[in-house]
Amino acid sequence: MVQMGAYDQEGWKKGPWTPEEDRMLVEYISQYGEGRWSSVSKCTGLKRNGKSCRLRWVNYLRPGLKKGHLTPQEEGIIIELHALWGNRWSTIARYLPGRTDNEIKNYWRTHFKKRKQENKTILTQQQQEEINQNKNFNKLTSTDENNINQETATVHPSNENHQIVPTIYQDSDLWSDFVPMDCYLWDGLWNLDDQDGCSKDENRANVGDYFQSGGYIFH
DNA sequence: AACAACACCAACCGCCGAGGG
DNA sequence: GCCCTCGGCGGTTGGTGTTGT
Repeated sequence: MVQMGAYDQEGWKKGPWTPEEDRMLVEYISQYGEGRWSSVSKCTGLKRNGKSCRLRWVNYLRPGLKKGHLTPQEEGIIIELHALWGNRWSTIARYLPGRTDNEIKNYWRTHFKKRKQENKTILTQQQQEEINQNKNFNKLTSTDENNINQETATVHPSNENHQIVPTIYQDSDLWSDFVPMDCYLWDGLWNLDDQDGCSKDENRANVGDYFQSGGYIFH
């Protein structure tokens, strides 16, 4: 972490933001709107580069951001969407209103990635063969130490029906509680009508169909 | 109480694609 | 077509708080 008040070679301030800097940035955006980040320093005198301003706004100052721990529903969405898309955090974040890609990324790293690494060593022979057969095979294994014994969600690209096959959730009060068989919850949790977002991402365009078509199978 | 290990998360870095000149 | 700038994204870093010994 850069020391408070440090400046880089180009004169941009780095390190933690002060309340006064936040206020200046919010004031600028309320006046000019989002975007034109490189103009922030010119208009406000803020010694922050455009990237830093954008990041601060998107991850911390933007209205509607949720603070605090992710809910079990949100955890579940992250797990499934990561199984679908991998580390496409910004895409995943679009389905979690109020959560940022940075937050999701951090959450994933601290809660799941380590366990994924650990579980790599205990893949079954069949699982290993599947991986070897298809380099694009995405595998996710995670364990929530509080109440999930083990979770595994797999998505195979060769599956023409785009079926997702989450395994388990036994003895869990997370998924078994929040993901009903008929997927009625998805309409509430997911903004499946986000056509604007979907139009920019060919994979995302399938998600609504994905879950609504009943291609969701629990073991 | 002191120290170590771990978890969390704000912020930075580097890369890439889009758009304009 | 090339170059430059800007915005967006994913990966990484490191300070701080929490928990364990």
